[in-house]
Amino acid sequence: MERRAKQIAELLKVLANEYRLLILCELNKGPKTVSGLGEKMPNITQSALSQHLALLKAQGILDFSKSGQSVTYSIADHRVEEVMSVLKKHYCDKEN
Amino acid sequence: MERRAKQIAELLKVLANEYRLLILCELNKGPKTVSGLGEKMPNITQSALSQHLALLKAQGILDFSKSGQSVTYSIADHRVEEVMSVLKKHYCDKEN
DNA sequence: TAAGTATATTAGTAATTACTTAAATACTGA
DNA sequence: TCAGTATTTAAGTAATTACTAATATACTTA
Repeated sequence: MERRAKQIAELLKVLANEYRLLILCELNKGPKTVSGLGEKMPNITQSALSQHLALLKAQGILDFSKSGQSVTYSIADHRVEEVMSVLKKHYCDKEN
Repeated sequence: MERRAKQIAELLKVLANEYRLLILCELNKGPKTVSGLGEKMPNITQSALSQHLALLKAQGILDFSKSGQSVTYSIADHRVEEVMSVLKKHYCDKEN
């Protein structure tokens, strides 16, 4: 960990945002278009959502494909899924 | 996860720093005094280290005890240990 | 081709972070 | 009590983040 601390901190910075966590939660269930994601997150503007997606994509965490006018995002780096799963387990289950 | 996203993002923000990750790594091996931690992290000033410790303590992640002139820190919230362990597994092991 | 829809990008700004430097507090041993 | 050591706290600042508003791009359909 020692030598990787800086790199891992970078990853965690990307995860450390309410909306980016929600995006990953949704995409964990399966790929979704930008507007599909937007429907699940009514509190964020289209522009802000797009900026969060761009960041996750730039970090290699998400992949995307275009089809017609819509863009579908999916999780590319499956390691984050397991990180999410531990977070869920400890901070979301039942009486936490 | 959805309703907890904000809270989890707060936690991840605290973890998302190179030096705080190193502190947690060291304390994972066992409690250490501030100066003991400082020896393991020669690139940070004593003041900065103390501020990182204060943040981790404020979040309930660390506990501490005073004895004489020195302060010994230890991990209080064992959930973060498992988070660290997943990070280690995926981002530190072998050919990652 | 024009108008509408989906998404991305840009520029500007307020809030937050991480640091440095300096000083404060608390303990110890001569 | 004084000097030294360990640690914390406070103030100031530069860098980073997350947003809004506006505009741009790309596609579709009438």
